[in-house]
Amino acid sequence: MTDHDDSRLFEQAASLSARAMAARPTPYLDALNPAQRAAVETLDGPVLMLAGAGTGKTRALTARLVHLLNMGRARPNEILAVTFTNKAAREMKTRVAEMLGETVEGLPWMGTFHSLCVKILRRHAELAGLKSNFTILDTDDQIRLLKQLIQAAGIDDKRWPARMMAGIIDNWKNRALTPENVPAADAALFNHRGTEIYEQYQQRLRVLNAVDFGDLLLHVVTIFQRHDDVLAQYRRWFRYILVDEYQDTNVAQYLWLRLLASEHRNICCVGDDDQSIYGWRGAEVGNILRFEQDFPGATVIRLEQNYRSTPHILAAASALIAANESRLGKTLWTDRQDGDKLRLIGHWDGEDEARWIGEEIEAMQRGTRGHAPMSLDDMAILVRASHQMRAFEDRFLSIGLPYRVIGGPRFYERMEIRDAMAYFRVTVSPDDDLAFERIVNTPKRGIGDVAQRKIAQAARDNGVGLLEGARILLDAGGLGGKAGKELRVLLDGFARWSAMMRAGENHIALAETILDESGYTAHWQNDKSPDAAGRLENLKELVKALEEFENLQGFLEHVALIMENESEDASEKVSIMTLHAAKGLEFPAVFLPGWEDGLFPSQRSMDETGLKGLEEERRLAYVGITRAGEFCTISFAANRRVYGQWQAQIPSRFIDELPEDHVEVLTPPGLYGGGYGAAAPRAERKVSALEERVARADAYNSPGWKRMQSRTRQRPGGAAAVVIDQRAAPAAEPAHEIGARIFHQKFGYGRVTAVEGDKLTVDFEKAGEKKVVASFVTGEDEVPF
DNA sequence: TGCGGTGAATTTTTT
DNA sequence: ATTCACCGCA
Repeated sequence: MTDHDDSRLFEQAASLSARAMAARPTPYLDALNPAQRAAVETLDGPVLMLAGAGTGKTRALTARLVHLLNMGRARPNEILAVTFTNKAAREMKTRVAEMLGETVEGLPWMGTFHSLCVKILRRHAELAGLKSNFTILDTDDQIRLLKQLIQAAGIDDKRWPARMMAGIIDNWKNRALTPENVPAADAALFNHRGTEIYEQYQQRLRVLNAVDFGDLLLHVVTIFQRHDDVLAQYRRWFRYILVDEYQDTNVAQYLWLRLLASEHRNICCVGDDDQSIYGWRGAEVGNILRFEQDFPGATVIRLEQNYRSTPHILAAASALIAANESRLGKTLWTDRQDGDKLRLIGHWDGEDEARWIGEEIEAMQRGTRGHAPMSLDDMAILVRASHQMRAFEDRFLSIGLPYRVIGGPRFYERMEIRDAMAYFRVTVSPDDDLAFERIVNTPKRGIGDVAQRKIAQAARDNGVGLLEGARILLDAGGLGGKAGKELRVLLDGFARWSAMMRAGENHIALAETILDESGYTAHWQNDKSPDAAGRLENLKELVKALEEFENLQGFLEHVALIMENESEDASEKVSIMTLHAAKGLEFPAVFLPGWEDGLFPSQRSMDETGLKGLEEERRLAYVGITRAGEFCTISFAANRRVYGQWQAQIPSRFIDELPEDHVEVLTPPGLYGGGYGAAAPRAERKVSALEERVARADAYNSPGWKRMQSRTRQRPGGAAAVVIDQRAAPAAEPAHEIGARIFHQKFGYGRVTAVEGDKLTVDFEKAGEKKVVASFVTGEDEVPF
């Protein structure tokens, strides 16, 4: 992963002045449009590149880097290019390397905020009270640590879970707040004891010689703020700074950049305020909105020519995002004339939606309605929440449609991988208490709560780590029986493995030995659960991943920052992913299911951050639509199972915001919950089924409905037929009698099997047998659509 | 100590 | 629905 020899680079950067080099030819400029070209050629001073979706941002960005070098403004190691993900960093490296060819010595500094901070922090660890070989904790370690502190503080960790505290601390760190800087307004958080715990947590980390992700930024910012000499050094080294996805920066990252750039002001930030979708984890759209005030005299360049999407798709996306108030404003345009409108379709429930999309994908693969056959690789389903994926996976598995899920649980976050790594960690650093705790009784070896408490006590009494404490405890005969015997075996194991490591044993063989001798491999071999085989497979992969590193230590250092989603398999597949995961990608055909109020926009988002949340949801919708090149299909369902309960759904308010001229409606409004103008009572959170039904009936008289009705009539024999449900076939019978076919807003159609007063027992076609109140059902002839 | 049953919680996700 | 954590029992 790291291809720089850090210390060499730093030294080089220090000793070199930016002497001008002979200008080189610039053929890459010819391929750029005027705006892109301006963004590439405005090399000095602050530049804000507002790059709309699909406007060739990456091309401009890499060209700019290459141009800086070619014009002799800087040597490669005087340029800093920051990205958010390792993937983005890797891609940029590849592309720049390609453009430069083999003529230039070295590449610019390219990496994520976090990976760059690790490098800086290792050089100046002592200024943060750490040793340079500090470990980086992942979320899991972090939470376990916090849990201990919370319990030690006598706080009920049920009412005040460690996960919540971790979130609060993360939030503070994102805002570059050290414990002493936490504002008074936040003092009440976590039962008025948040700052106290935060303080203790930081102390504990220092003792463990460890940092969490937030610390990487926070420590470096603090060092920069307190040590002018260090800051001055980095300002000299990073003479040109380039930041991708600037709209995603948080306060700490913003401060980091400002500190580095405020002197020479050669900073180019690239981003799109309309694609800021990470507010919930601390990103501040304000950073990009404020750029011109932060850097007076900044050149703002807008990339607005879109090379990806049809005019209809662009128009729909633009109209939607126009409903947001706080934005810088851009007008995407395209040369293209061709293309289909967006399609909008409603379904009965989530399963129907998945079925329809599956059929549609197969049809597009074959080539339909005058369109050429498409590859499954060119199609994607983008969902708001990952639980929506299941319906698609179930359906696609049953019809044998190949798919890949992007995102999902990361390799290094899996239980077995973390366990294995904990063994490695203890072998490499016997003081790693968190790792020791994790595996001391994994696999189960009879070292339970009691034994572990004794170990911890012994460690505390002697002021040593847990492993050493365990040894002292055993030598003193303080732990007998099975636990004592097993612990001895484990300690001997670690002693042996550490010795092997020091003796220079090949680290791959060593890793295998550790996993075997510790009984960890056997643990999964004996496990009969269906995913045991997969876990063993993952362990094998882990060992294989070691090949790329020289030793265990090097491996562990890097893994903390990497999240690879490997094993790309070449065969054609439809992609399924969340909208968040889709940012930066594009597909000729995109399906956007689940556009229902509460799901998308997410109820929680709106509850927690109000209008701000709603605007972020809208940006998410914008990101979704703009992923599409040729075809974009939005859909919603009238009923959806939410946490096992059937719920009637209302079409998303975003659907109303789509410009009708650019949308082809496949479902007549009213059907399955309505299309445009289904003027349902959205303001209220809880609406009774009856009220909803009435409101929906009212929608028949709304202007939106009439408008839609006339539009639908213009398309005789259209695809509307596709979704008209057989179950709607009339069979009028009186409701509320045994045998009557009825309709219930949440559960759908069913037959009454018993009547007790005003309570009916109904055998629903979809939801099975339920007891319902009679006033909530109607005979199906009365169904309002 | 470890298993199995019951109850509560449940976005989005990178580093 | 499904997962996960915790409690009570063997």
